Amino acid sequence: MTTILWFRSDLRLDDHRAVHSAAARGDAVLPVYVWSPEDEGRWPMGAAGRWWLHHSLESLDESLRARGSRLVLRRGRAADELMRIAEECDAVRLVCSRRLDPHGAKSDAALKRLLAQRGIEVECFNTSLLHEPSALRTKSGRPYQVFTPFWRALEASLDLGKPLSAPRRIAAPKRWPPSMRLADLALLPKFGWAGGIANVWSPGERGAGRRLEAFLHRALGGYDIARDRPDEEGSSRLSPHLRFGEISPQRVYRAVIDREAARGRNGLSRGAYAFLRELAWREFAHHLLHHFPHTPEKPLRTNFARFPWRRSGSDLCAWQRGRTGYPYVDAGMRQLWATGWMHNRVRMAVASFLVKHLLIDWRRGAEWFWDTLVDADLANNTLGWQWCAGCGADAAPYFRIFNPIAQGRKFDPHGAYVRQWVPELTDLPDRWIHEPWAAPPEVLDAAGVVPGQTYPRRVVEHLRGRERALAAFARIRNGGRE
DNA sequence: TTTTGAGTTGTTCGA
DNA sequence: GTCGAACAACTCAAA
Repeated sequence: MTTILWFRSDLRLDDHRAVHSAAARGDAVLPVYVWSPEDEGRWPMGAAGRWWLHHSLESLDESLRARGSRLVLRRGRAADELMRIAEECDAVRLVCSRRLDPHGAKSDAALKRLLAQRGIEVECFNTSLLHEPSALRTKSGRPYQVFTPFWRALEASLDLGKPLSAPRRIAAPKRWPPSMRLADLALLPKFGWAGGIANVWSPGERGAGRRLEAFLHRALGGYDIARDRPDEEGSSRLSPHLRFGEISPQRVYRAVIDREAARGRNGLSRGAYAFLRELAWREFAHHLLHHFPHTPEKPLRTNFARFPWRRSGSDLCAWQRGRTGYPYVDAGMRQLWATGWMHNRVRMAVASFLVKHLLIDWRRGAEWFWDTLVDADLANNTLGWQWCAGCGADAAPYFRIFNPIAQGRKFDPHGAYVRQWVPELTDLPDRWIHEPWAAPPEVLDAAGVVPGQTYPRRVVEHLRGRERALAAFARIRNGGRE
C-alpha cells in the first residue's frame, strides 16, 4: 500500500496536514513534485520564483533524505504524471495541499475525478491559510470587501490548532519510480543574474525557521514603526517562505503569540499586533481572489474598465530598470531586480508612480512584479496592485498620489536606502539625495553627478504627473459622465 | 428597507 | 514649522 504525497506550494514537512496524514498511517509514502508550468493558466511561475523553487526543492529533498525518504521529481502535466506514478507504484491514495485559488481549485477537482476512476482515493488539506477563504462571510452572507471587518471576523473565529511536528521517519516504498534530476527541470536562469538573490536569501524550510526566529528576536516589538523603514531591517522578510509554503501561517501566528506570552505582559504589543494584521492581509488577499477570480486580469471596480491608460514602452522600461530619475523609486526597482524583493513601503511608492505619475495600466506593473519577485503570489500581487490603482477592495482614493520625494525624505531620511541601490548618487549630500535635479550645479559637480548622463533626468515632473493623474481619474468618476 | 458610520499606509494648501 | 482641512463620492457592513 503506497500513498503518494504530492508537494506543490507547500515545500515543508513541519505543520503540514498532508505530510502528517501520509506518514501517520505507516504505509509507504512516495513524495513527489511535478513541475508543470502549463497547468498554471495565465500565470506560470516567474523567473525569480523558479530560482527560489529550485533551491526549495533541493532543501526539501535533503529533509526527506534525513528521514529515510526522498523527493521524486517529474516534468509534465500534473494529472498525467500523477496517473503514471500511481501505476508505477500501485498507489491507492494521494494526499496533497488544497489549492485555494480559482484556477487551482478547478484543476484539483478534475484531477480528483480522474484518479477516483482508477480507484485512487484523494485527500486534500488546507495547509496555506489560517482560515478557509469561503468560511468568512458578512452577516448578509457575502464575502468581505473591506479589510477591517474581515480582520475582526477572522480574529473572532480563529481557532489555532496545535501545530503538527514533522514526522521523524517517512516509510519508503519498496521500489522508487524514475525521477528527474533537479537540474533537468531547468528552473535556474540560463545566465547568472541570480547571484544578488542568492546573497540575500536562504530558500527552504530551515531558512524560513531561521528567518522567523531572527525576526521575533530582533524586530517584532518595534515592527509597527520599523516596518516603515526600507533603510532598516524592520520587516520579517517571510513573504517568499510563505509563498512556497516553507512555513505555515499557523506556525508563524502561534510563534508570535507565544513570544508575546513569554514577555509576561497582558495583551499583544503594538508591534506584534501590527504584524498579525499583515498576516491577516495575506488571508484577505486569498479570500478576495477566491471570491473574485477574475481580478488578476480585471479591476474589481467595473468603472475602471474604461480608464484611459497611457501606453508608453519607454516609460514602462524606465520604471522597470530603475531609471525614472526619482532616486527613491529607482532604488526600489533596482532592489527588486537585484534581490527579487522590495520593501513593502517602497512597493507602494513605485506602484503609485507607475499607475499615477506614468498612467500606465496596473496590470503591466503586476506582470513585472510577477516575474521578478521571489514572493510573487497571485492573491497578494492582485490585491496590492488593485489597491494602489484605486480599482480594488478598500482601495486608495484617487487623490492619494504618493510624492516620491516626500516619501523618500520620510522613510529614508538619510538616503541610506537610495545610496545602497543607486550608487551613482552616493556622494550627494542628504539634502539633495531624493531630488538631485534641484541641487545646485556645484553640488552635483562635487558629487560627480551629471544629469542625463550618470543619472537619468526625471521621466515626468512630479507636479505635472500629479495634475495629469487627477485629470485622468476625474474622467471615470460620477458614473463615467464626462 | 433604510440609515448610519466608516474606510491601511497621502499630499497640498493656507492659516 | 506645524496643524487642520480639503481633496469626492462611493461602497461596504451592520444595525
